[in-house]
Amino acid sequence: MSGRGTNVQHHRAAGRPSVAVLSRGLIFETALRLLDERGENGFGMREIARALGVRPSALYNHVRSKEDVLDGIRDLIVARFDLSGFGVLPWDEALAQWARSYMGSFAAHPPTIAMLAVQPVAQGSRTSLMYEAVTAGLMDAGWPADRVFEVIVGLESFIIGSAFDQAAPQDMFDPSDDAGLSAMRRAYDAREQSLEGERPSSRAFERGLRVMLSGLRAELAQLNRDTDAD
Amino acid sequence: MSGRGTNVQHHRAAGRPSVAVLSRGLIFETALRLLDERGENGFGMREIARALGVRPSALYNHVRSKEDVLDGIRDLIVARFDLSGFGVLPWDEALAQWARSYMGSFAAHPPTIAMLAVQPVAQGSRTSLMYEAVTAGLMDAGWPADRVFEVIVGLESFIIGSAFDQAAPQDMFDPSDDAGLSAMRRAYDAREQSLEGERPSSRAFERGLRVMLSGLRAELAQLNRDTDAD
DNA sequence: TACACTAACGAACGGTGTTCATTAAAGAAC
DNA sequence: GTTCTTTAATGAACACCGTTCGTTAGTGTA
Repeated sequence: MSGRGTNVQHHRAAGRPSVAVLSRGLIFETALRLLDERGENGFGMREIARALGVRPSALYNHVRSKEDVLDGIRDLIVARFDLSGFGVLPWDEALAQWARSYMGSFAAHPPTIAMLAVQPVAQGSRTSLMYEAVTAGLMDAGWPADRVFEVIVGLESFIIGSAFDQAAPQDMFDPSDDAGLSAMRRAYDAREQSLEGERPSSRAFERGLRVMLSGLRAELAQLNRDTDAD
Repeated sequence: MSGRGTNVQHHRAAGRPSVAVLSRGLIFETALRLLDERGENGFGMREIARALGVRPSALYNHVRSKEDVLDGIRDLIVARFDLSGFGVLPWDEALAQWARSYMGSFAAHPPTIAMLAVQPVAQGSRTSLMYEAVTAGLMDAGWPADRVFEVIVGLESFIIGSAFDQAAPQDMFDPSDDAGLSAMRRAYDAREQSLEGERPSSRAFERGLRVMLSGLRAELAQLNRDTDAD
C-alpha cells in the first residue's frame, strides 16, 4: 500500500521527510510521462506535484521554474541522440545517424516537440553539449566554420518539421468539412491511403533527408575544389 | 478629445457606443502590432484591450478566444504570401516564389513564428485556402497526389526553421559563457563575422532552398520516367 | 547539545483567459 | 413613433496558472 513513492495518498505532515521523496531526476521523468499521457494541457506544476504525492511548492526546492523542468525534459530526450558516428563514420553517415535518432526520439514524445522547438537551449545542459559534438564532428570533416551553423540549423529545421508532421498531421491541417478544398482533400486522402499502416511521414523524412544530404555532399565537394584551386 | 477610436482615455459608460470602436480586423491588426512591439510576453487580451481603449471583456463580442485572435493574425500574414506563380511559371519557380514570400512574411514579424508554428490551422481560414492553392498548383504540374503533402510539409519545415533561426539565433543557442563548447563558439563567431551585415541566415535559406528544389526536380523527373516506362 | 541546512506543507499573491449580469445604443417590426 | 430584439460596451467576478513565503520538522556538522 505504501512506499511506492509515486502515490502516497494520505496526509504527510510539514517538515523534512525521513526518506527523500523528490529529486530533479524524478521530477523530470514524471513530467515527461505526464506530458506524453495528457498532452500539453493538463501538464503543470500542480499536476506534476500530484503525481508525485507532494504539494506544488515542494517542487521548488529542487527546480527553479517550469522552464527548468522543460530543460530537464529536453535533456532526457537529447540523451538518446546517436552521436557515435562522428569521428568514426564518414561525416554524412554520422549526420544521417544523428538526424534519424533525433527524429525518432522526438517522435516518441509528440507533445514535447512543440514546447521544445520554441524554448531556447539552456546553458550548461546536455543539449548544448550535443550541439558541440555535432559542430566539432562537421568541422573535423572539413566543413568551414562559417557554414557549420547553417548546415545544422537547416537540417534541424527539417527534422523538427517532420517530427511535427509525424506527431499530429490530422490536427495541423485537416481539410475535413471545409468547402473549396478539393485538391487538399485529394492529396490528403491519397497520402493517407498510400501509407497503409506505415509510420506516417517516416517515408517523407527519409526522402527529404537523402535530398538534403546529397545537396550537402555536393556543396562540400565544391568547397574543396575551390580551395584546391587557390 | 473623442472619436479617435484607438485611444479614448477617459471613462466610457457601459452600453453600446454610438460609433463602433471595435471590429475583428481592428483587433487582429492591433494584436499583431503589439506582438511585434512587445514580443510574446506582454501580449494578452488585457493589453490588446488597453491599446484599443476598451475593457478586455468587450473583445469577446467580436472574438471567440485568444486562439481566434492568433488565427486572425496568421491570416494577416499569410495574405502576403505570393501564390501568383502557380499555373503561370514552372512549378519549381512558383514554389520558390511562394517559399521566399513565406519566409519573408514571417521574418517581418519574428514573435509570431513560434506561436503560429505550434497552432493548428483553423478551418475556413485564408490560411487553408493558401494550402489549397499550393496543393493544386503542384498537382497540376504533374506531382502525384500521394506525394504533394510531403513535399509541402518538408519544404515548409525548412522554411519555418529558417525563419526561427533568422528571428532569434542568439537566443536559441548562445555558447556565450559555457565551458567546453569551443567548436560551437568558433562556428558561431565565424558565421557572425562572415555575414557582415547581411541579413542573417537569408544566405543559408537561399542555399537550402536551392538544394531542396533541385532534389525535388530530380524526383519528379524520375517519377515521370517511371510512368513512361509502364 | 547547538546550529545551520534541507525539504516538506499550506496559505497566499499576482497574473492569465474567460464568463456573466447589467446597461445602453442600433436596427427591425408593427 | 413606439416596441422589441439584437448588438456591444462596462465591471465584477471565476478558475486556473506559476510562483513565493512563512512555518515546521528532520538531517548533518561543530
